[in-house]
Amino acid sequence: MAKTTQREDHLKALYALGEVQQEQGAWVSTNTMAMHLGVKPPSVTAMVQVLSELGWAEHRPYRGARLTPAGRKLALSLVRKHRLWETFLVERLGFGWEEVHGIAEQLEHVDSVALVNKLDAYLGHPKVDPHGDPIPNAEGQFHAQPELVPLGLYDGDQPCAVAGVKEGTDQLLSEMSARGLALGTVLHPDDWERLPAAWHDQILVEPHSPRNQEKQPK
Amino acid sequence: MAKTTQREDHLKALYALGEVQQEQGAWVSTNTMAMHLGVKPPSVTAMVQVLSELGWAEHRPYRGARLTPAGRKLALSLVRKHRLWETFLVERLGFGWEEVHGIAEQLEHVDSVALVNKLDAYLGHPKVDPHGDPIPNAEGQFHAQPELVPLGLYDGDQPCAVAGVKEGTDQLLSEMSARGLALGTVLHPDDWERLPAAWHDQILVEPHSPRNQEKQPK
DNA sequence: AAATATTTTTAGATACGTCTAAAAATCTGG
DNA sequence: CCAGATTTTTAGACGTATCTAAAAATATTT
Repeated sequence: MAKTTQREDHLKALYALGEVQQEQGAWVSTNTMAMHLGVKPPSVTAMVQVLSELGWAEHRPYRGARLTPAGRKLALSLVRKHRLWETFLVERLGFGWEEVHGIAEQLEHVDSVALVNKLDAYLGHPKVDPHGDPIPNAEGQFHAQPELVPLGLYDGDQPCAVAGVKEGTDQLLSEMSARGLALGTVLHPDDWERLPAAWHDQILVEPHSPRNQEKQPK
Repeated sequence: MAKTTQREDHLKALYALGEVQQEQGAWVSTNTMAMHLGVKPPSVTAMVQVLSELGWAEHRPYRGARLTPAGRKLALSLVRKHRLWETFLVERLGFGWEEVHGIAEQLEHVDSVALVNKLDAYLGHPKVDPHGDPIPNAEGQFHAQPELVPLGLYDGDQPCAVAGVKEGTDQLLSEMSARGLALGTVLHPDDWERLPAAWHDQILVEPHSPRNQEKQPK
């Protein structure tokens, strides 16, 4: 019994829903996972039981599932691969940042330690992907990162820079692109009032530091 | 019913065994395919029947199978992807040419027309991969190519350049690497007498033209 | 050309991953 | 705290891809 694409996808869902959003290693309901993965709940139950046999997750019937340390490590390696490939697709191949998710979804399942490490080096050991999400290193650790805050909660009177988006739907990303918004775009205090209100809690910004390249919204 | 990794692998085997070696579109025995793919004959029979339903192959029971035009087109797109990825792995990521086959085997199943075309452009529309095998273009056509001949059959008294190997086993490729032999290495008339006799019909050479970079064997 | 040997297919089993329908456990509201 | 609503699991089925064992077709040999 070993890695398969589906097992990896379930593992990633478990990570995304359990580790990132709330406190470390919360129990995640199989229903939530099913929704997230676009499958029916019984499929998730079955898969979670497999993950449990593999030592990658714990399953408490009717409670939910959560990653073991081994599972967490594997999930982080998938996140790492996903984000490195996204970086490659955008920075090297010239894809738009809204186009790359589905492709990276496939590439992340390619199994080769040498490949991911060489890719990392080739890209210059990037710390964040084109959506602004941090890229864990080979040991699964995230680089310390400036705090990102939704645009709506940013209260400074200084310019801020687009540093990511909360839920990267292709829809939103395309619309942002069309407005000239990309990672690193600098927003001045009166800029963000002209943006759709719905974006205010989707766009993540950080205080503008001089090293960010200045890209102006149209 | 659609593309799966296994269907694609069987399609590639059918192409490799039927189109390249001998005349176009010969019937290929299911046993031969089984050997080539490392599976048992009944599995191939079953898969060939699926490929037939998909319109990618014809199956004549107890005779063998061969590609349809649609199947051939798909097989060529796989060859194209495989060889482009190998080129990327060697030229950009710095892999040795003996290390890349297994990785490209995985990458070639990633499904995105935009990806393969951008990769092709990024690599400068290469005509051959790092093993010297020609890369078909997006329409499945091979670039006209100088004739490659096994070293043992090369009778010129002029230097020749390594342009490929016949059957790229990792074993052979590593040994060649260790001797300093790579694609483009120029061999002078007395060089090749010092090479193992077993290599004489494995290494493919072309007359040395000035544009080949000079790499000397140790 | 008949008997034997080889190749190939069919038949039936197994593993993986999904589904629907039904049962079981948990949660919620009076 | 019990009854109905909700969530989650179990049961049983299906599709894909593989296997082994046996049957069928083709090849070879005498």
